[in-house]
Amino acid sequence: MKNKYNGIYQELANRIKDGMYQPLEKLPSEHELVEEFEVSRETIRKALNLLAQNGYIQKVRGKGSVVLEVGKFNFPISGLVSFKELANKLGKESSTKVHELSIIHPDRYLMNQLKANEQSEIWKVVRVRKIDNDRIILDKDYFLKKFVPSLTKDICEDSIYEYLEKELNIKISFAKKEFFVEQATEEDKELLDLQMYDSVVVVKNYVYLNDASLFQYTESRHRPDKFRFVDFARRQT
Amino acid sequence: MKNKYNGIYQELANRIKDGMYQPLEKLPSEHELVEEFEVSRETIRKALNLLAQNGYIQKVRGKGSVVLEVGKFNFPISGLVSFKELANKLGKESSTKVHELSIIHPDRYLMNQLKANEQSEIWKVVRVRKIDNDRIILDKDYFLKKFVPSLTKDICEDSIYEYLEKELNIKISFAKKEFFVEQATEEDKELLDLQMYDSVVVVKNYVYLNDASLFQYTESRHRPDKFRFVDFARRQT
DNA sequence: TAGTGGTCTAGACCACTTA
DNA sequence: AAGTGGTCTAGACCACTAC
Repeated sequence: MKNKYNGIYQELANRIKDGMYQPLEKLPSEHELVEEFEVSRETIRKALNLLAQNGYIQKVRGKGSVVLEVGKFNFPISGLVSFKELANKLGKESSTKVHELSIIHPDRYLMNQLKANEQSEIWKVVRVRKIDNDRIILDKDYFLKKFVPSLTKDICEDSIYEYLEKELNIKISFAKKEFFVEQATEEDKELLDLQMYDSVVVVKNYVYLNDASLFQYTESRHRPDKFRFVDFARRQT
Repeated sequence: MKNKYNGIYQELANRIKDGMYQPLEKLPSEHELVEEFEVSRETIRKALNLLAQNGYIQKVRGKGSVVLEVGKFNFPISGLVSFKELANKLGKESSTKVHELSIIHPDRYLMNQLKANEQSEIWKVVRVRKIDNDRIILDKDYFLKKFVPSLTKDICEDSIYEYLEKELNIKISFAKKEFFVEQATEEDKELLDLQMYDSVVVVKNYVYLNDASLFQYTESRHRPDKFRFVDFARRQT
């Protein structure tokens, strides 16, 4: 752990997960934590703020930091979790089939979404995700080629994110997601096991790099009964 | 504005919204902001962190803080925005009809959701939200009565949140939301103008107070074509 | 009154980017 | 080398909660 406050955050989070600090009880006071970890109070406070942001504790002025129930706030699909991470977390049988992997030039819609121009080269990756033997999710990914020179079917079947982060050392920094429900298209019906459903949940995802440049646009189409999103929101002060 | 850093955050956010700082350009450096606002650097940094959290800027080490164009998108349904705030923001014709307002004792499902027992008294509020003359949203709210002694039809038709915050001075602090798609029930079909749709988007909302006690459980049922959720997620360091 | 968290300061050193 | 943001410190004062 590079940073002190990050290390302290991890340590305290583990203690909560391990039950050393029980839900509805209080954490040691900031002053006590200062003594235990031998750092300044602002450093402890950074760690506590991380815990609060991630739903581990609630700070109450004049009282202390109350531990929240953990399981409840450990969201299955919040933030920027990849399909692989998610499937692992849920312990589900899952697989990925690459349906298309090609380099295209953008049409007007894509130019707009990716802020590219007609000459831009773009990776198009279409993947079908199986969970428990049903084809549940249709993922269409578009990357700007200038960021990702090469891409193979094997990589796409594994985890593109792992490849980008570990091999290419591309740093993903933030994303904007948008959800809505849409009528299923012919393509959806063909590539997914939609059963009696005639609509899909569409998640549009815009992924940005560390320097704030738009890097990827993804459209993810889910069978409605298998879609679920959890959000933890803190009211602005 | 009570806090310095909050005031500075508001001021900088306004400058971005007003276009004084343009997207993809950089904010003044932290040092320059220290001089302008005559505060310490940590205070400036708190303001900048708020801007980053809310999608206004992206901080880049060694370079500066880049203004994002995403910031302008003031997400329609992110965080804890009430129906009234939302309708106002979108400038839509909207109204609320109270369908039921009563005090009940919880069944097993509600006892579980609200962590209440059989003796608890609970406000049940059922409201139908019209947008552009269609009944689009069915809201079922459950409050623990011990927190909200009195509640009238008028209040429910206006904004319950405004009443709670301004009149009762109840401080809402954080919430967990959960979304999924469900088959429409008979009640949905009766109370909403579902047209040809036979499913609804369900949003379950658990609202907590400052002291981390669960205060309200809400189930919000939307006609699928009128539902949309936007999320801004920052990757953990 | 004592203890808690919330804000704020004036420095310091570091890692990274740009020139 | 100069400028940027990232981390960290050792204090200070305040507002709120509990007793």
